[in-house]
Amino acid sequence: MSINKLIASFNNYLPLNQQEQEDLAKRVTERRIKRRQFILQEGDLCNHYIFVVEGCFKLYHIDKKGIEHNLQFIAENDWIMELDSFYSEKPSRVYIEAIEPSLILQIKRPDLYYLFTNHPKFDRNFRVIVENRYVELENRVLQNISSTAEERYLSFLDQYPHLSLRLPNTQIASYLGITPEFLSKIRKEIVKK
Amino acid sequence: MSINKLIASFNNYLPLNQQEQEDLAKRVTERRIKRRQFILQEGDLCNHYIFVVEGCFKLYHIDKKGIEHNLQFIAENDWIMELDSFYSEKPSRVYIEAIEPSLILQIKRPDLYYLFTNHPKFDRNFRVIVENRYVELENRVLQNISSTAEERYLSFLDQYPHLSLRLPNTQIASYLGITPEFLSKIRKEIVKK
DNA sequence: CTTAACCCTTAAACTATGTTAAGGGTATTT
DNA sequence: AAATACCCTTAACATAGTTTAAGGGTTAAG
Repeated sequence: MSINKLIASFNNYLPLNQQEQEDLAKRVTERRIKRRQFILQEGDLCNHYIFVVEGCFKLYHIDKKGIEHNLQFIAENDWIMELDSFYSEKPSRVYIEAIEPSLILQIKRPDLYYLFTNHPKFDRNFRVIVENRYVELENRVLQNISSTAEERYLSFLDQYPHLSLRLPNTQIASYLGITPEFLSKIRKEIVKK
Repeated sequence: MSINKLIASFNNYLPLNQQEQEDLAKRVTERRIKRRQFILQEGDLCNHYIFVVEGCFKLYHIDKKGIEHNLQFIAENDWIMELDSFYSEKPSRVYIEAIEPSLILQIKRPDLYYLFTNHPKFDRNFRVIVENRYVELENRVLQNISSTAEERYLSFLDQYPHLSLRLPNTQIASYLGITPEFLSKIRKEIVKK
């Protein structure tokens, strides 16, 4: 069952006891999501913390010119949320969309607050989840800052070999911050070598 | 006294009770830092969470070409740390350097862990600190992704009016991800309008 | 089975930003 | 007070990445 996958994932941090597991299970809802279905749109409030049981999502922003920028891909065993919207309860500036048929578990804001208040271990565990997410984002910024598009592409292939097969190049280009045409040029260069 | 500034800053989150305040005060060390002094260098381990009482720091990365990239400026009432190094206990890839004479309070890793374990409220408060930091970083990424250098400069001036006066343009350019020469060109364009 | 939607590549012209080099101005340091 | 280090600007030239446009291939939808 999918809840077991969630409980297992907490073992990476502080494992949950019986009581905590039950309280968590009671507050989690399972949902099937179709390809291209949104679980958050710009302007909406992010009301859930979401755990991906299977499938894959992209989190992206659309700029004034209408160009999509992929900020993150989120696949199995990882968490999705838009923190700014979730905690400040203000409209999201990003979209979260399934790029494959997916299965998720979601926790509503008041339910998460219930868990925080009644089991401090969740404060701890969600602190660690956010810390990890922060480190990932910081690494991405460091990467972008100090590499060319080609280097970023190569290290994307290296770091996410599974994703690079599952995603079209347009999506990868958007993640790398370049146009698909330029990615094409880069790929040609790489083959030459 | 500077510890009061720290305690006051927790009132933005969950206020501390008497016992928590005392336990915190016992585990905090005050340090004066000179201009240009490092509190963290690449390759070192980040062993402290640091609260800035007064002054200002820059957190930056040096790339293969030897170019400095400012990731953050941190001023009064804010926290500095290199999360990846602090929690994973691996060498830092960034430098943290005072750009003004400063006064800080630092907490050692084991002391922070003591506070986490004995007062769950610290788990909560530091969860919120990291969440805020994450949101800031995400905003920066969104900005960088969808604006020109000129737009980024204008919104930097807007968002950090105090910093823009305290910092030389070379530092601002490094934060914006452009060369000082190009910033110069931008400033000229802006004056023209 | 056919059409439409999407995806990938190429190439030429273009633009934002970087590089190099030089001159003059202000702070720090000696 | 002189010397050094740092900072800001300008301008000519270089380059990484974008834009536009076009052709062909593949997948999804009617």
